Amino acid sequence: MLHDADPDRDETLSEAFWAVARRLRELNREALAPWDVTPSQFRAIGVLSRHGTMRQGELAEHLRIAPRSTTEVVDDLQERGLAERAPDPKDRRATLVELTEKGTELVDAVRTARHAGSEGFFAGLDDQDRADLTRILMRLRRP
Amino acid sequence: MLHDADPDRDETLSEAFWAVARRLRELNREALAPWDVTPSQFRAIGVLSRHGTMRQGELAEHLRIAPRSTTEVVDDLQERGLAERAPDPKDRRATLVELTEKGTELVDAVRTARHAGSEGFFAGLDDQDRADLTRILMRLRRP
DNA sequence: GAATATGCTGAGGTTACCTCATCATGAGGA
DNA sequence: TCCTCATGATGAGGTAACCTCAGCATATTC
Repeated sequence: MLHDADPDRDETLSEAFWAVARRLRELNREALAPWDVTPSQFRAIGVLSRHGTMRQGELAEHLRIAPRSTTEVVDDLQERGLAERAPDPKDRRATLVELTEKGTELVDAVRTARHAGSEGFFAGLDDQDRADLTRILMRLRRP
Repeated sequence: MLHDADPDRDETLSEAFWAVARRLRELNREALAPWDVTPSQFRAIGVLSRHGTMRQGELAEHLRIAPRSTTEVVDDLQERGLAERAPDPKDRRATLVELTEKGTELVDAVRTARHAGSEGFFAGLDDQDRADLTRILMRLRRP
């Protein structure tokens, strides 16, 4: 029988999923706390560190949030001295966002700390499980 | 070599995880929209439907949120006629939260709709993948 | 019967988003 | 060239879903 009859099966899976998400979010927040940076700020500097200086609009796309929201994140980064705004020489409407040295250092420090403490959340899994999880998540990612 | 050297491996996995979480959250919100109920409200009536009438404090524990926050969720449910407050005969400080008929109907309707439309997010996976995912999530759930 | 603990709620705050309107600038056409 | 329309960022204002802290009413314990 395809699609058999336990109506709670799905609920259990998504419950488990959210429980894990919750734990991951908490750990992430804790890991970031000593550096006085929120997860969403860290996501932004992570993008900048991986892809380099870019416009705010591009950053918004990478982060998958509205451009207006990016303005706020960049404000926060600037306040903390982690990034700076610069005019885009190619388009005077646009502003470029660029990591400061402090920003770069922070990203490196967090990455190092995570790996040193094997804070890597998924580190508890063996290679097979990690591979399976990756495969399944990729499949769920888009219909 | 154990713990070998790709420093981004973990990041990719958690990115995939969050991408899936995002999609799941969106689908859930969409699925609930026609019933004029938010995800957090639905979680609450889900708990009530599974475990029956309970005190607000208990509900808070099930939902893993602060008691004060539960007050608000219950306010919303009451406004929408999905649940009611009743004094706890055993402790006059406490209030019991109880689903109304409308609340019960809503839970059933959403569950039915989800399954009918195979909206079950994880339905796209075959049995093996679902089993693997469950196992892995259980492992990640607690340290 | 007094001290302490518990259950809920008012007041006020936070994070991480959103939309809509506006302003400056850019690009294409008449 | 000027005009129109599109685009990049931002001000204003809003939302969901949480939080803490203080206070009140009631229970429990000594």
